Amino acid sequence: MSPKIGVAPVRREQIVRATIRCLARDGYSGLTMKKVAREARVSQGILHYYFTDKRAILVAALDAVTADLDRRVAAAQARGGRDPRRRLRALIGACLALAAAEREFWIVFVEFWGEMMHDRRLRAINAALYDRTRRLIGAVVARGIRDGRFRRVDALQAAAVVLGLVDGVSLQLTFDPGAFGVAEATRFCEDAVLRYLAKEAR
Amino acid sequence: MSPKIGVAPVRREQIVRATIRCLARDGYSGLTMKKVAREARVSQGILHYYFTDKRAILVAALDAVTADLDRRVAAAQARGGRDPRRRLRALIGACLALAAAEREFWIVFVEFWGEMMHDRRLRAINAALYDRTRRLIGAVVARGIRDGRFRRVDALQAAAVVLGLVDGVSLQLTFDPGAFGVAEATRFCEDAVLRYLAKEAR
DNA sequence: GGTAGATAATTGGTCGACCGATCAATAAAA
DNA sequence: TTTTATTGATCGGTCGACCAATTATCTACC
Repeated sequence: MSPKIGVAPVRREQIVRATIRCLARDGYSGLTMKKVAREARVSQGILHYYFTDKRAILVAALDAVTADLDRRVAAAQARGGRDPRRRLRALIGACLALAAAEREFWIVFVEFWGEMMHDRRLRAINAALYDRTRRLIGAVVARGIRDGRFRRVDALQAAAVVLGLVDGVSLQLTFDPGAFGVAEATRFCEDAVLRYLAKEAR
Repeated sequence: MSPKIGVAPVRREQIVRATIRCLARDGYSGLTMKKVAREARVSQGILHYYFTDKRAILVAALDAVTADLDRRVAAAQARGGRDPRRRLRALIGACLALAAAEREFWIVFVEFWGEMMHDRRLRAINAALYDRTRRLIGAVVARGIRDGRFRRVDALQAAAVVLGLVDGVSLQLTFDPGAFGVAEATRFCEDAVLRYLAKEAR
C-alpha cells in the first residue's frame, strides 16, 4: 500500500544539497533545473515531483544553509567555554574563518541576499536566522554583563553590532582579499567588540 | 561627416539609468534586455549598438552606482566639519540613512554582491570602491589620532571596522526591519565606533 | 510463500515561452 | 550624399514546467 516508504526525505535532501553545490559553483543566475538534476544524479522530471517549482527548491536550499549556519555558530560559541569574552572571540573567529575557508555556505548565503530584496519568503527565513543569532550573541553579552566583565549595554544592540561587524568584514574579506587577511581581520574584530563592551575605567 | 555627435554618451547614460531602475524593481535574475529597453524608452536593438552585450551593461550599471555611492559618502563625511569624531558620525549616519531611505542604490548594490562571487570584473569594481572608502575613512581616523582624540590604531584596520559595521548593520536593517530602526542603529553604531577609537583612560 | 495488484517513484521526451543576440532596412543629421 | 543612429523582426537556443509511460516496491490474497 506504500512502496518505497521513507525515500522522499532522502531525495529531497539530495536535491537540496545538489542545489547548494550548483549555487556555489555557478551562482544564482546560472542555476538551472537541468544542472541541479545532473548534480543530484537524477532526472529533471523528478525535481517537480518533490518540489512544486524552482522557487520551492531555492527556499528549501536557503532553509538548509541557514540551519547549517546557525548550528555552526552555536557550536563555535559553545566551544569558547564559560568566559563570555572567550565565547565572543570564538564566535567571531569561527564566522570569519567560515567565510574564508568554507566558501560554499558563505557564497550561497550572499547569493541569496540579492534575491531577498524581491522575495518575502526568502527574507523571512533570513530574518529568523538573524533573530536567533542575535539572541544567541545577546545571551552571551548579557552573561558578561551579569558577571561584571562587560559594561551595561542593551544586549541585543550589542549583538547587532557583533553580527553586523562580522558580516561586513566577511564581505570585505571575500571581495577584496588583498586588503587584509583572515588572521588580521579576526584580531581587529575581536579588538573592536571587546573594547565596545569593555567597562569604562575612567 | 559626423551626424548627431555627442548623443552617444547621453544614450549610454540613459540606458544605464534604466538598467539601475530595472534592477531595483525586478532584481538581477529578473533583468532582461526587453525590460531595460522599455524602461529607457528605446528599441531593444539599440542596446547592442551601445554595449557589446548584457554583461557590459551590468558592468556599466555597477560602475555608475559605485560612483554615486562614494560621491555621497565623501559628501556626507565632509559635511561633518573638522572634528574627526563628527565626521565619522556624519558618515555612519549617512550610510545607514541611505540604505534605509534611498533604497534604489542599496538594493542594486546588494544585488551585485551575489554576482561578484562569479564575475571578476564586477569584483574589481567593488574592490576599488571599498579601497577608496577605506582610505577616506582611514584618513579621518588618522587625523583623529594626530589630533590626540583617538587612540593609536592602524587607520586602515579601523576603517575596515567602520565600513564593515555599517554594511552589516545596513543588511540587518534591510532584511529584518522589525529588529531595530534607523535611529537606534545609528546610535549604537556611532557608540561602537567611538568607543573602539576612544583613548583608554586607565 | 509465491504471486498479483496497487501505488509510489522515476524517467526522458515534449511544450510553449522567452531569452540574448543579430541584422537588413530605415531615418535623420551633417 | 555620407555617416551615424535607430528600429523591429527574426534566429537559434535554453529555460521551467508538464506528462505519458515505465520501473520498483510493498501489501494482500491464495
